[in-house]
Amino acid sequence: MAAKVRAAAEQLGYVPNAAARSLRAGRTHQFAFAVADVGNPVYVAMIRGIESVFSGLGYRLLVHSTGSDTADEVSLIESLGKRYVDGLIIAPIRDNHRLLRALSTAAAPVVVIGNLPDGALVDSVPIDSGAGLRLAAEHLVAGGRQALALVNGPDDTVPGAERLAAFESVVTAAGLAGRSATEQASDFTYAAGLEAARALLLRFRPDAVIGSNDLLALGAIRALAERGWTVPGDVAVAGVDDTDLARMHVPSLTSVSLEAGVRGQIAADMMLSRLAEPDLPPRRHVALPHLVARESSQPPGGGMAPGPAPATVPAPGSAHAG
Amino acid sequence: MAAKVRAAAEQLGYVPNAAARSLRAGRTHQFAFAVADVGNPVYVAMIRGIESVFSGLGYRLLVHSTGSDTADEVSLIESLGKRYVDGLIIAPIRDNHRLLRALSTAAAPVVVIGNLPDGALVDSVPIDSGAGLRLAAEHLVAGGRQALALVNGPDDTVPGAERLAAFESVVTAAGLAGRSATEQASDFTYAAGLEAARALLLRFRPDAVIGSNDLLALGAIRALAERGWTVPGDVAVAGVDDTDLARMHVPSLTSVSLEAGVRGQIAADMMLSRLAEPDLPPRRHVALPHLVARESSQPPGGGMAPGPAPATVPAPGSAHAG
DNA sequence: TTGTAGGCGTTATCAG
DNA sequence: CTGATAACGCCTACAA
Repeated sequence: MAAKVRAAAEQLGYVPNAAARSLRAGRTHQFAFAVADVGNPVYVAMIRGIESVFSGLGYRLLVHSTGSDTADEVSLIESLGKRYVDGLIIAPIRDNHRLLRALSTAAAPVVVIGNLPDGALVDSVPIDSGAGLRLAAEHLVAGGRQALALVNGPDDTVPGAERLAAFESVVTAAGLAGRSATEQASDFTYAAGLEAARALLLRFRPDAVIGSNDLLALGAIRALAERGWTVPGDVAVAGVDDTDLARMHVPSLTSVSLEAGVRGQIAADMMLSRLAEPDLPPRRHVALPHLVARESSQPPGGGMAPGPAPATVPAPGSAHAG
Repeated sequence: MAAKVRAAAEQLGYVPNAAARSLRAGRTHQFAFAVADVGNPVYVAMIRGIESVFSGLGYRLLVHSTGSDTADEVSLIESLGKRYVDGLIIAPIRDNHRLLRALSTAAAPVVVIGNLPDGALVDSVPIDSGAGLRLAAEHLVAGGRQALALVNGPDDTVPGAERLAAFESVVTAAGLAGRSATEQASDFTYAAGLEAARALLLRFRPDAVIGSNDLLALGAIRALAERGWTVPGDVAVAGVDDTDLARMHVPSLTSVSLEAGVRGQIAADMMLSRLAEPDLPPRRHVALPHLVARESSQPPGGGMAPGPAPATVPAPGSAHAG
C-alpha cells in the first residue's frame, strides 16, 4: 500500500513542505557559509569545496557576504537562534572579542575556516599563513632578488598581521631588512592593492613584490606596469591563495596555496561529524601551505618566460575555417 | 506589558524559530539563485546585484551551482514545491523544452536572467548578447584588424549560438569572411578557452581574437602568449561580460558589458514585485550591452600601452620604509 | 486589554 | 498493518 501511495504522490507531483518538515524534525538541511567578500575567488574555491561535500547529501548552502564587518558577523551568528540553518561555516579575518564571544554562545554548530586564539571552543580549520608568506619570500630571495616589498592587507586582520611579521622575519634573516619596504592596503582587494602599490612605488624601487593575497599581487602588477616595469624581468611578483586568477594571468602568478578548496571540504566534513556527535571536544585540523612557482617569479636570466617560439606561424588570414 | 515582554525577550536572547514562522506565514524570506558556475565572475556580479536589493530587506540568498546541467536545473525548479524559498532567480544558458516546461509549472515565482523564447510565461531580464558581440567585432574591425577569430562557447547554448551568428554577420558585412575563423570551446571556462584557442592557432593566424566571454578571452591570451604573440601588438583581444578579470589583467581586456550587476538588481526587484502582485502578466526588462575599450584592443600604432613612463624611478633598494 | 485556542504540514507514535 | 492523533513553534483571530 505504501508503495501505491508513493506512486500516486509521484504522479500528482506532491512534494513535502520544507518548513513543516524542518519544524517537525528540528533540522533544516541547510548550512550557511559566511565570507568577507564573494568577489575574492579564494572564497569561491571554499564554496566549491564545501558544496562538494554537501550537495550529494541533499544539503543546501546559503552564502553570506559580510564585508568582514564584525557587527554583521555577530548578528549572523546570533540569528542562528532562528534555526534557519543546521550550522554555520565562517571564514573571518578579524578576531575581536565580540566575535569570539558570539561564537562561544552560538545556537548552532559553527566551524571556523581560519586561525583562532588558543582555547577557543569552536571547531576550526586553521593554516599558518605566516609560514605561507615565508615560502614566497624565501623563494624570491633564493631567486636572487634583494629589494623586497610587501603589499599587505590591513594590519588589524589576522592574516595581515601574520604575513607582515613573516615578511619582516625573512628579510631580516636574509640581511635585506634595510632594502625592503611594506605598504598596508585598506582591504584585501585589487583596487586597494593597486592604490597601495602606487604609493609604495613612489618611495621604493623593488626587484620583487609580494602581495598578501592574489588580488593585491595583481594590483601591484598593474602599478608596476604603469611605470613600465616588466614582470618578471624587472620585478618578480608573488601572491598568496593560489586562486584561479594566478593561473589565468599572463605572466602566470607565483602564489602560495593555502588549500582553500580542501579546507572547505574539511570544514564541511567537520560540520557533519559535529552534527552527528554534538558533544565532541572542539577539533582543529591544521592545513599546510605550499608554494606554486610560476612565471612571475622567474629569475632574471631564467627561461620560462611567456611561451616558446611558435612552431608554425601562418601569415595573418592565410587560412580559415568555421 | 507588551513592552515589558519584549524587553525580557531581548534580554534572554530569544529568537523566533524560522521554520515555525515560515510554516505559519507561508513565506521563508529566502530566495534561491541558480547559476551555471560560481567560478565565473559574471555570476558573482549578479549575486552582488541581487544581494544589494535583498540584504537590506532581511532576505537570505541561496546560491546553487548547476553546472548548466538541465537535469539539475529542472530538479531544482521542481523542488520549489518544497517551498523552501519564496522564489527562484535563474540564469540558464540552454533552453531545452524540459526547462521551459518546468518553468511554466513552477510552484514559486521564477525570474530568468537571460533570453527566453517568445511567449514564455515567466518574468525575465534578457539582453541581446549578439548585439554585444557585434560591438566588439566592429570595434576590432574599426581598429584596422582584418583576420578575426572567435573562440566561442558551446554552440548549443543560447549565448553561444547568438554570438556565433553575430560574429559571422559582422565579418561577412566587413568583407572579411574569407579571412576569419571560429572555434568552439567545450565550455565557458578558462581551461576550455585555452584548449580551443590552441587548436584554432594551429590552423589560423589572427590579428584579432574575440572570446565569447572574458574567461575564454583570457584563455586565448594565454594561447597567444605560448606562441610568443603579444597583445595588443600582434593580436588584439576582446571578451564579453566585462567582469573584474577584464580590469585586472595586464594588458587590461577590452570587453562588452552585459550589465550583469544591474540585471541582478532588476531581477531581484522583479521578484519582489511579483511576490506583491502574483497575477501580473509576465514582464521582460531588456538591458543594453555596451563596449568597454581597454588596452587589449589598441590599434597597433596607438599609444595606450601598459602605462606611461615613470616619473621618478629610484634605483633598486635605494629607499625603504615600513 | 489580556488570554487562549486553533491551525499551518509533517511525521512519529500509539491504539485499534 | 492500518489509521487516527499529537506535537514541533509561531501567529492571528476571537473570546472573555
